[in-house]
Amino acid sequence: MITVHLKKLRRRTEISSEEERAIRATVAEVREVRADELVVRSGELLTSSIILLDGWLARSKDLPGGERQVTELHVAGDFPDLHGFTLKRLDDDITALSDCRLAVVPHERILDITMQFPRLGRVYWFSTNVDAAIQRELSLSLGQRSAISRMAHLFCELYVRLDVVGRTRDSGYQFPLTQRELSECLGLTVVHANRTLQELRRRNLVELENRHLIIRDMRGLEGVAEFDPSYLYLDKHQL
Amino acid sequence: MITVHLKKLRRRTEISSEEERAIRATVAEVREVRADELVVRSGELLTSSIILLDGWLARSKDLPGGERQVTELHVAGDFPDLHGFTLKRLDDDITALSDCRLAVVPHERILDITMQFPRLGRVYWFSTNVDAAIQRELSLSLGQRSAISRMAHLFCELYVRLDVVGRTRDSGYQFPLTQRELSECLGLTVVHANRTLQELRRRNLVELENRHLIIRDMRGLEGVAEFDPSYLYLDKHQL
DNA sequence: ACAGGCCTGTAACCTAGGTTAAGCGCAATT
DNA sequence: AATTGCGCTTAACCTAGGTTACAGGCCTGT
Repeated sequence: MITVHLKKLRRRTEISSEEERAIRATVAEVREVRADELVVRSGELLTSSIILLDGWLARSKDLPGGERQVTELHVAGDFPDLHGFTLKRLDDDITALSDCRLAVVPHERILDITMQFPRLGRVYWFSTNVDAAIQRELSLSLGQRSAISRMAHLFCELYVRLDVVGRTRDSGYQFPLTQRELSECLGLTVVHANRTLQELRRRNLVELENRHLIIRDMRGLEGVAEFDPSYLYLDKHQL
Repeated sequence: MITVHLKKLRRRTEISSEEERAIRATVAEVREVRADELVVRSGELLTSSIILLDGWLARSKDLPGGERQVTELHVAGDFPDLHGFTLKRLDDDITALSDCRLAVVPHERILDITMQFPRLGRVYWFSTNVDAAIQRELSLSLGQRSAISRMAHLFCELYVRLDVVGRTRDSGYQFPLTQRELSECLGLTVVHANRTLQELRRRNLVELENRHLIIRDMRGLEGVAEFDPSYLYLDKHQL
């Protein structure tokens, strides 16, 4: 049930069966939230974090004027507010983009597990560092890539990340975001996000219909994106 | 000599004198590098990380076409490639923006210290998480703020971060970046960075001359930036 | 003393992406 | 069956920021 999370961890490092048991035991309960629900409000004190089992979450920051920037998308297997374990409160909001199932992990259990298995402490530290790397790549996108390259890059990244946890099918995946939400990931207006998506369709690179994305031409899309997945740290790590 | 680093840590959490001794003992040597030197190349395997004692470093990512985005600026006290301890290689380059003094900390000593003092492991985990928060705020800037607001925000952030380590003077600080480097932080062209800087000067918010920045009107600058320092996690943390 | 490079500053012009507005389809509600 | 609302799409128009080019000042090396 938390298997998808272990799958993600094991892509990057060994997890012994003893460690696996300990990780499974950190889950206190499983919660469900509905699309558009605010799951964690920035600033509030946290005493637990969540592992995303199913569905999509977005982390985002807002400006006083209401402009929103999504700082990271999260898919099954992710630990979206693990940084809350050390930070105690988040600087970004977490919102459900679809109906979701969440495993709730109290912070004291994270503390316990990292004391008992210091290596798991490093594994989770590593995990927040990979999230930071994803966010750096986003800064590169927002600062330097064109709209079309940014969107292509996002689609490529999500393909790889979903593939790690076995949630792709036929060069495609469920993509529950509205175009408004997509535009908030890319630092674009909805109108221009739409134009950009049309252009990717016109070039026969992707299809997006009924919340399902199909990548028609992976090579072509990666080319437009100048996509290089090394920032995702997919190789095996000694931790 | 590594005191500036302890000063930064102590702003956010208690460090006992025993912990302090252990931290000091992690430094293997002190290196100097010259302005413009590439200090860490992305992708290369790391066996040590560095604490910045003096000077400024930039982390940046380049696109194949040569466009560069600075992902974070680092000042005295920072541990710019601490994420390399778990990631083993960086996804961003580290370049010296000025002459710098660096304390070299071998990874095995970080491993030792975190095994002996698990709390210090969490302190350093926290530290990389604050860096990630700084990078999220950058994404918000790049995605949603105007050029002038972005630049004002950067100047505010650096003021606060330098103030933590006692490197401000009279509402100002040494600012060694050229306008090109500044533009690479902000996702702007040099020409527009110059225009934007002129506008901040014209509004009597800042002066920048001879690599020295003076904030003429802190309130005004924070207003333009919509600056809220909570993402810097400056309060005391139990870790 | 001079040449060559960088850095700062400006000006003229251009374009990627923003703004505003409107229409269409479809699902949920009444 | 009509209504409301949301998401998608397109069009016309606008502007923040990009591009190109050039000039002056200051270092550094010869």
